[in-house]
Amino acid sequence: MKTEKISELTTNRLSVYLRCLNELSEEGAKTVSSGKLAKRFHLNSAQIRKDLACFGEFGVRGVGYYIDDLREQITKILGLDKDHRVGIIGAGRLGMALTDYYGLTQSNFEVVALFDADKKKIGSTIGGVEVFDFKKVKQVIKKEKIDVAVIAVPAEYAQKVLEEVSKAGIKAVMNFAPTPLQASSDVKVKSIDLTISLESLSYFLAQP
Amino acid sequence: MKTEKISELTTNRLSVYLRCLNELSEEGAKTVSSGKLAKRFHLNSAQIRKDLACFGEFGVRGVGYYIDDLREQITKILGLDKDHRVGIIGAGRLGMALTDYYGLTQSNFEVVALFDADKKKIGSTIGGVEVFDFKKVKQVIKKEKIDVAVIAVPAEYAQKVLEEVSKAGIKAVMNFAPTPLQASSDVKVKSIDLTISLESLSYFLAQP
DNA sequence: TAGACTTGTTTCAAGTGTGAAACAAGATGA
DNA sequence: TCATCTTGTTTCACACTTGAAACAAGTCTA
Repeated sequence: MKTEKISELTTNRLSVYLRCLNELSEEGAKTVSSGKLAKRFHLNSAQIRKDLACFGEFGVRGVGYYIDDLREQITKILGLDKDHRVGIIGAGRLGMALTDYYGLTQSNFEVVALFDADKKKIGSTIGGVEVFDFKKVKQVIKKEKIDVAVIAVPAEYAQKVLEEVSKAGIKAVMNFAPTPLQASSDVKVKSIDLTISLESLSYFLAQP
Repeated sequence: MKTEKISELTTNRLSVYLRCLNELSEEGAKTVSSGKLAKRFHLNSAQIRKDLACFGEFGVRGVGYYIDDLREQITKILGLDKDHRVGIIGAGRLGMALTDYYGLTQSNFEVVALFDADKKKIGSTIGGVEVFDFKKVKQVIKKEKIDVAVIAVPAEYAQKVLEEVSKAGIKAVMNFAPTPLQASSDVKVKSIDLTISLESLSYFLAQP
């Protein structure tokens, strides 16, 4: 097993491998080699072996990988065996949509609170999730044991929101506001910028 | 002006620059240098100049860039001066959320149709947008002049959907299904994988 | 036992992106 | 005029990722 630092690209691929293994498992397969996995899902066999070798020796020489065992290992590596409680900041259109979406997606993430500064929204419930006053974000995070924050506020408030939830002890943040955020090194911020993606399509369509 | 091929990373940065310029313009500034832009928004001045130089000579030596002029140029480069008509395939939770979200986001993208295979959904309207039978996707795309497709169906149907809309002449696709897609080279597919992003956060939280 | 597989590991070449440095040419202001 | 600024452009070093190749060690099958 290698002990170098693990690239985020590697863990992203682990997610992909896990999906592939789930598909194979549903088909009843018991083992799979890196070569077959690569061929079937358009991956690279050497990369698969390298990625997995970062975390341990999961395969058997001459055989390949036992699918159910490897699924379990990757699930554990990615922390998908532990539950997380999510708070979404911003009960606007996007925040509500995400609440709805995450709410029914079966995963280890559960949305347990919404936050907004708009008094008209505070106190209401959306998809069974209560909207709290953002001023109380710190105490609600503590009380509800929230460990993941989703930022769904306009760009100009996003940095401030990040700082507030960081103060409340949040270490993992998903940011949908179209702006880069500055976080301290112990807080992981994952940004999804729908605007940039759309504008990228727009650029492509504008090419002659 | 350079004539090399333009990296997608470059056009993504153009989107960022445009936002920065909008912010400066609102503050009443007339010109800005690459150095000041970089300092203010945590960018790299050399990169800014290189990126812009890919598309023309927009700056004035000794002065910098005229903000409104540059905004207009970037808007044109990214094709944000042309309108696009969007069809969303999959009227499930995510598709509905996206319809709602895009619907009120002021941009040059307008959602004009939803598609689904579920007879119970076909014919209804969501946020003022009608749900059509996916079997009629080709003719509706033609009739409504749709040029952008958004895939919001379960992973196992995504590839099939991509092939159908490609046959109908769509050249730009935004994919939210958690699976990689194989497209012909003249079709641009931009994938946003929320699952991988979440699992990446999960991995981070699982680290000791 | 012999041959066919496959993993885990190392090494290497190629491609890509980044950031710094340098500099001529043009613009501005004192 | 002269000093100062900034762009557009080139060059370079560095880092990262990918994909290929090679090989010893271990496993399976005939």
